Amino acid sequence: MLTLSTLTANDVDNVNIKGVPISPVKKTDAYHHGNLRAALIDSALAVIIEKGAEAVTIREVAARTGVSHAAPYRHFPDKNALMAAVAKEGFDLMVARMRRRMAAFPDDPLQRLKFCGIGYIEFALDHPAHYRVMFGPGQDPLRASEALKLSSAASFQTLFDAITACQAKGVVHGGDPMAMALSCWAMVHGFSMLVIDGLVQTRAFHSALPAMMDGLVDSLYFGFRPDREPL
Amino acid sequence: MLTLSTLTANDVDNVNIKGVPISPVKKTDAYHHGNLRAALIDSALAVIIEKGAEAVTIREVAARTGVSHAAPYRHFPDKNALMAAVAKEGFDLMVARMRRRMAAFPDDPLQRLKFCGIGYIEFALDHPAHYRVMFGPGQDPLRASEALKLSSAASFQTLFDAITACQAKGVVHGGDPMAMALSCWAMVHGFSMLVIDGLVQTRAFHSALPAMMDGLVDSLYFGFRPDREPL
DNA sequence: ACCTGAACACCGTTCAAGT
DNA sequence: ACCTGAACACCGTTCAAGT
Repeated sequence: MLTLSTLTANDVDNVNIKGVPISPVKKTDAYHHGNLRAALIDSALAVIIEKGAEAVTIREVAARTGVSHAAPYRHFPDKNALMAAVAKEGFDLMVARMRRRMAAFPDDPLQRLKFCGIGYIEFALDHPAHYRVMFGPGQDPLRASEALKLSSAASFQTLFDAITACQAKGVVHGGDPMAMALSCWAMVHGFSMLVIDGLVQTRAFHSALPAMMDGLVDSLYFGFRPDREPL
Repeated sequence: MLTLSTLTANDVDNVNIKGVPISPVKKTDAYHHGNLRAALIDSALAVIIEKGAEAVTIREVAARTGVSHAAPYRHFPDKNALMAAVAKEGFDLMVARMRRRMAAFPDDPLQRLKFCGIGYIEFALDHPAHYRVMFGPGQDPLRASEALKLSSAASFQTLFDAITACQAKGVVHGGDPMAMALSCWAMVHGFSMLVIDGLVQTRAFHSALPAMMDGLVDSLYFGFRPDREPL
């Protein structure tokens, strides 16, 4: 599985100004050459998928990566910093997913808003390990790293811009866009958490999911008032 | 602080068929007479409030309650069972809060639905310790105790009944009530989690909360479509 | 019946020591 | 520079032993 963590920071450290690698990585001894950080993030994700986010231990992550349990402390000040790195990667992947879904409707702001939400939920359900770390306990947004703050702010900005674009075209009402963004976020976040935590179950669950997501997003557009009409 | 846990199971064990206490509890030695279970739940809540749900340890809960770290295992098979007892108490308190808010509008089903949601959010924000345990990691709804399943089902039923009552009076549209209940639940759950986790912040936060809750619930009634009109 | 104290197999984190 | 191994202060859980 290729994730963002395979492509970030440490690879850049091995490239000089002219783009020529300084010390080519031997695959048999790769962790001594700078990609241990990325490997630790991938191992953490593997543990989360197998046993849940709260079961992650530095010692097991280190063992899976083939280093001693003290080695991760060369790359992360503590366990929380490792989890924050997972969360940052998650926000970047989520924004990419939302933008990809929105790109299918370059000229229809209402569809772009809808698929901003669809993309959000799809990411959460496709990457529950990332999502749990992004919004689970142990993430204190007040003292998060700047990198994490930037990535999470970008995801909110994507939603906010989709709403104001709709207002500019008059396809949604002219209320406070911040309040509307909060309603959208609460809806997709709540739904994602309920599904991930197993509180929403139906028979033929996976085949029913697209219709559930559609109904959810539409209910926010049409509302519950009785004069509802189809598009 | 008086909580439900002070009133349940073990007190009943000390009362015989005719309602006469068999062994009056000495206050100086109370834990040897049946209320250790309730005391442990209250201690767990205190730890959650002080240090967060993931910081709860059996050893600290036991120490706060004045017993050895092995004593809790007389009343709970493991740590998870203690947390499940906290969650069950939470669902009971939440249903009580929702019903109390709804009772102010005995003849207005739309207001009852609205204040079902308001009561839900109020409970979550007033009892974040309970709420985190109810919906946090480590609660596997598939293998929860029957008591916990009953209490959580009762809270969902309260919402579902509020919706069908509105449909019977024609004050909301006639869509699938289960899908509508899911939209409501996702909205209030997502909002509660975002506020509890500190992802929603404004200056003058507490004074702004009632308006935010109102806007959130109203947005689900009116929807985002541009022909919105005030009530 | 209910609780204690020691024990076991784990944690996160630190740090002197190796290469 | 980067990693190791031992050490420390913690966990959850078990169990023989006490009252």
